[in-house]
Amino acid sequence: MVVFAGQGDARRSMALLWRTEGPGDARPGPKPGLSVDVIVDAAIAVADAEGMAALSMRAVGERLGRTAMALYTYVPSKSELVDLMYDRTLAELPAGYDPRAGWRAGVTSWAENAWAFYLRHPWVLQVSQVRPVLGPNEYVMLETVVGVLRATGLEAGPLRRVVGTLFYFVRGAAQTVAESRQAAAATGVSDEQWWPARAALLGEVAPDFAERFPMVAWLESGPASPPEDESVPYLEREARKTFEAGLAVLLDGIEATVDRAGT
Amino acid sequence: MVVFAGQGDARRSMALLWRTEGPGDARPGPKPGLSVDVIVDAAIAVADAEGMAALSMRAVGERLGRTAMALYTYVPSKSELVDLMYDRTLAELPAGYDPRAGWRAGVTSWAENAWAFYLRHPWVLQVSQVRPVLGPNEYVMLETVVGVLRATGLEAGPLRRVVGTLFYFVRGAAQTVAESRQAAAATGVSDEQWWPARAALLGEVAPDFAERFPMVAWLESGPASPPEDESVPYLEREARKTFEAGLAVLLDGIEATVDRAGT
DNA sequence: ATCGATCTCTTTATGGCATAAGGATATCAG
DNA sequence: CTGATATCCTTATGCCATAAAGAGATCGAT
Repeated sequence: MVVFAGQGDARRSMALLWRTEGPGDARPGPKPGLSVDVIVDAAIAVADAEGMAALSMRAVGERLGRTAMALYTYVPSKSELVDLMYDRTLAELPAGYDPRAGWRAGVTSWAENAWAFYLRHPWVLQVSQVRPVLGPNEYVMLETVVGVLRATGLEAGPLRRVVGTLFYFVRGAAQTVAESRQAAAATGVSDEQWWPARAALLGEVAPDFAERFPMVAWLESGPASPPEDESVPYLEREARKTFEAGLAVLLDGIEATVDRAGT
Repeated sequence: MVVFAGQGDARRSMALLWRTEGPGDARPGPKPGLSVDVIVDAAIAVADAEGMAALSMRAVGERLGRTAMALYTYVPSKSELVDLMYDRTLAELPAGYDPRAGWRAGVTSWAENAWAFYLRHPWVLQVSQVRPVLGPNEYVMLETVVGVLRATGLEAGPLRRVVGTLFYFVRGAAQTVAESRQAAAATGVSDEQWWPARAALLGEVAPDFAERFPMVAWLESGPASPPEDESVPYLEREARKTFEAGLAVLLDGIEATVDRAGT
């Protein structure tokens, strides 16, 4: 499920995000028992605990002792609620990186922080990036990356593309781990159990596997990374290694681009 | 919506994928009016035309003049149907690349083909990559990439990570365009209409934008790539540029990794 | 020729979802 | 106290996957 942002009334949505709210004067009607803030908090709690698929208006309402429909007084629709969740959560990301450490160190720290962030809130990976939410914290995040990468001396156009590439990579890498955990939680079958079972079936169904796919067989023959921490499941260890190695590849590539541009 | 694969009976699922099917002898009961193949084809047609969100058992059945429940005679569940769609579609990807052209050219062609493939079948990007389907064509695809990259001389472990990184990147880049088109189709608002409208709202709600986010302001000041083809919308042009530039960065990075390993 | 087994396909729930519509009630300004 | 307005609820609509059960077709065995 890819969740799209900003389907509803754009003006109302932006006002909620940027908190340019109306008067708040005393007005007729019962006192509000809830607020946008507590609803967004409850929704984030639901999504963190049970994933985006379990985020329903009913589930959020239940957590607040209300029905699903009560939320519509505060929030125009689920789409806007997701926007608000997204921008609120983004505020967690650290914003300042020491420019004296150089852009390589800066990008590395930023990527590590983003990785950890996405794994803390895996549902964020399911919020679509096109037609962005355009909330304040999304811009803070962008401001931060660009601030770090500005030191490369790249022009605005090329830098935009480097930033995009970094996002593709970090999101993809984090998504692997997030989906692995989600699959394990949803099915009750860990990767450690799932893979050998499937490998056995594969052997039954394609006994000539090694001859048909020699490259794949060779690729999988390579030693798995040794478990530094036994408690981390196999797939997560591999994904973490891929994240580290891929980031190094990207940084080398950016350096090559910078060198070329500098000449 | 991320769709997970292989939730059902694993043995049945693998048998369907690898076509190690039962007898087919004359058996009692009415002649089957459908087949797994025509169901998978119809499902792919639905997903191609209207996206993963519109892929319902009812929609597929309707296309075949049946009810949703009729499909369950052939396919254990929607999850297995998606597995079959995925592996069938993957067969479209070209498999052979000229080794004499070198791995850089090979990877570039492969990435171009994958990019075009994902844009032809954007719903494929919503099939989860962990707990893979393990169908034959998925392995053909992997065999192909590894065949191209083997020429780098990298060991199996590091090569696995390079392959993973490439996939993250290509999928992410393609997803941007896919989601952009999906958003435009779903809302009836093109990016060309959406962005200026939102930018105006942003100006209302955050009049001090340029001071608050100087880096972002600078980043967006850079010239957009000139439209080589007027018919391609702005965001797609940018995404395409990001794909090309990011791929170049990745290739440079891989080259640096190879050089280091060779020493 | 007929019977029982088996298979295809349908109809009808069940329990989920977002949200439109309408109504009960609380709280304000006047 | 009245009328306006706001909160929150119940109910209904139309989606979704799929469980359950039954109608009818078609076979092998008799």
